[in-house]
Amino acid sequence: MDLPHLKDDPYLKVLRPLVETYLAFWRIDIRHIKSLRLTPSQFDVIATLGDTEGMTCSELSAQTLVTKGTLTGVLDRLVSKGLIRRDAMKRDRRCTKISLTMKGDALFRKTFAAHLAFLRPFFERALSPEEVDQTRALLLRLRDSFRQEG
Amino acid sequence: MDLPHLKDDPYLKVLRPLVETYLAFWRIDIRHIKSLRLTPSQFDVIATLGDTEGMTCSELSAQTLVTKGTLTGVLDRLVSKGLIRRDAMKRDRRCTKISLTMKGDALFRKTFAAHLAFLRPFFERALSPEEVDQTRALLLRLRDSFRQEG
DNA sequence: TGAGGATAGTCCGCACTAGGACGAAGATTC
DNA sequence: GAATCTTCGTCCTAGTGCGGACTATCCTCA
Repeated sequence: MDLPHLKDDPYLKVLRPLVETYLAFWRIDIRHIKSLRLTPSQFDVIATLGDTEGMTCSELSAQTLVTKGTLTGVLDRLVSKGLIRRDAMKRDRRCTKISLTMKGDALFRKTFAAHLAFLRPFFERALSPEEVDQTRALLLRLRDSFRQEG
Repeated sequence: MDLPHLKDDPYLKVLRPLVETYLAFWRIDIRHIKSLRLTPSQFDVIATLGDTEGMTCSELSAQTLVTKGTLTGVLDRLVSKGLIRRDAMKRDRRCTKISLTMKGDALFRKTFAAHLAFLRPFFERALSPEEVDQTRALLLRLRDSFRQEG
């Protein structure tokens, strides 16, 4: 993606693998999510709301990578599927409390563990426990570098 | 994204760093692309067409992660910006040859090296050359695991 | 050569994306 | 208490994204 011909550069040659690995994961992940008749954003919202008392739109937006503008529409569709509800909050009438309905909670319980179990073997067969720690540490260093202002 | 609370699992705990690292990179990357007044898909197409004689829609689609359905619209906008051209092919009248215009080629030359130079320091300051090789190898193992059917 | 199958690119519907504009409603400051 | 600032959620636009339907064209094989 946007980054061809980097094989030669001693530093940039890690970029393609990063992008390709993420995308390979993504393709596996999305296939499983689709089988639940959800979109990735919808799954993200359900997973984030699971095991909570509910939260406001801004909290959801902060925790899910779905920006507030997009969230409105995503929530609309989840409401119409009967998976979440919007309730007014007493203390602050600007806010709306989003929470799972019974049906949404049932979906969460049924699918979340299954989703993790589905993903696990892909990691298990690729890396030893030590290599997992190693990979994790290296990725976090890279992540922090990208998070720090250039 | 879609994968909370994995800290405990010895294998899955590499997933969050992978997603977070990719997203941190993405945010940096997209900021630079936007300064060129292009979208990521548009940049992807320009970068892929650079230094080639042009290619068909399907070749472009295969090399850029932009699916054919989306590509039509992306190409329309690049044509209206004067950066690419569509020409009929003689041998196969179903195909269209997409190539950079003079203006598109000038943009490619001006910005592509700059884009790589912009990204380089983020890697350079995070990892030593040895660690780059290590990270690359680990990521590729993971990628291949995800690419192999489950 | 003529029928069936494969491929190329376009178009469609639905969903998502970022970011900005907006009105309503708290919070702050004097 | 009133002007101002900030925050909350919604709406808007332009651009993606996917997959399926569609037409035109080419290929294959009997």
